[in-house]
Amino acid sequence: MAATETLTAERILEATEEVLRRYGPAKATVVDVARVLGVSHGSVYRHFRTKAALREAVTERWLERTIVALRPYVGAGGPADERLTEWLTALFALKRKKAGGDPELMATFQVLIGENSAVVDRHEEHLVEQIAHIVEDGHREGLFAAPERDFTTTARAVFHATDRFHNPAHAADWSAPGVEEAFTAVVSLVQRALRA
Amino acid sequence: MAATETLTAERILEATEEVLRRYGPAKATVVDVARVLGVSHGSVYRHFRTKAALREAVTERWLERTIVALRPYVGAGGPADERLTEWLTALFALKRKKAGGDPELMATFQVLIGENSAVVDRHEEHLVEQIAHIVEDGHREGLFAAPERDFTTTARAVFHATDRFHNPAHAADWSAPGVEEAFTAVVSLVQRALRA
DNA sequence: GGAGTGACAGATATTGAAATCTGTCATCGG
DNA sequence: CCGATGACAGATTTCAATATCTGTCACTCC
Repeated sequence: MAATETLTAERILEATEEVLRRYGPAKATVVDVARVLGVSHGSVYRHFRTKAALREAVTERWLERTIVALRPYVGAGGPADERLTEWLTALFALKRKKAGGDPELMATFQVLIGENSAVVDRHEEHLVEQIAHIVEDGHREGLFAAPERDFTTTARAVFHATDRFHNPAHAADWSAPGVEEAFTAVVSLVQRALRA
Repeated sequence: MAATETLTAERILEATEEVLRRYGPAKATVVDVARVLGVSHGSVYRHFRTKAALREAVTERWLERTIVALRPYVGAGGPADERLTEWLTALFALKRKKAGGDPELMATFQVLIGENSAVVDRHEEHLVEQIAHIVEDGHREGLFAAPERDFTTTARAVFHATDRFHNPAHAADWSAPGVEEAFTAVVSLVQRALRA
């Protein structure tokens, strides 16, 4: 049996995700994680100093997946304005799918997010940088006007303006009728604001 | 003593606010409200069918105050683009002041908001109508371009784009360094989007 | 007659004792 | 040696008994 594999941080993170998925954020314990792995909970503490650190690492992994999923839209071909709309639409679709497909998992995720604001801040900076990259491309292509201050500030404004459509805090609104239209209207507003 | 005043819905609402302020949303009971008024809790039920209805009425009253406070910025003189910035700034300032001045009261308010989404939806429609009014003025004045669909849709997009700066769900972010700049950047984005 | 009452049943919240969990560390065994 | 263990102290959570609250209604008293 492969159960005698060495205990790695990676395997612990996978088990932790599994436990969080199964029991939710309130009931998931380090002892549960150890049980899933067939080791004592002391072993888990050899890789993660605290339960909080373990949860933080899971959160980071989780958020990283979004970054990776969106990366293609940054570097893809085609005009930057279209790429921006695609990027924003992809982000919304991703979040919406997660929220709609498994509301409990989304709730779990939201709790983790609330616990790890520093990680979330760094994650948001990554996303802002992706937007900034597209906006800068758009400026070079002559599609977007020069930013009022700098690309990152403009990108952050775009990120904030679309907050309602990617921030998990608003997940409950994403199944309301008319969200599609509301999203399109905001994206359209953003496009008009950037247009040269 | 004036304590023998007749029991009105108004007096009950005031007492309820007082109780919510003092005990918070989890511990505030109808019995507490009755005690403050010096009546039996049965009397309170004569004016409000349920505890939920009582809380809903408080929420409505609370939200109504924002509508009233912002009304001046809608009808004021001056160019519509400036009025829009002033309206958005006033809304942000109002919410921020409440959140910063008494975080516990804000938390209480947030719980009530969560319980009464229908009331909140109606409230948001009122705010959107105020924005729509200003945007329509701006179009008449030649400052804003014709809306892509209609004034209400554009207004709603403006409301959603600035969500992060008025939605109590984000209250925690309003004391972070750089919020002012972030707010200004989003308002500036919105202005650029509307400009003729 | 109609605003106000208070006893009541069922639902919800509080409390404190018992169970479980977190994080440490001396010790084990390969 | 060095990763893994499990007993342990203190912190946190669970659970069930107890208390309080919600909503109703027959009644009172002005």
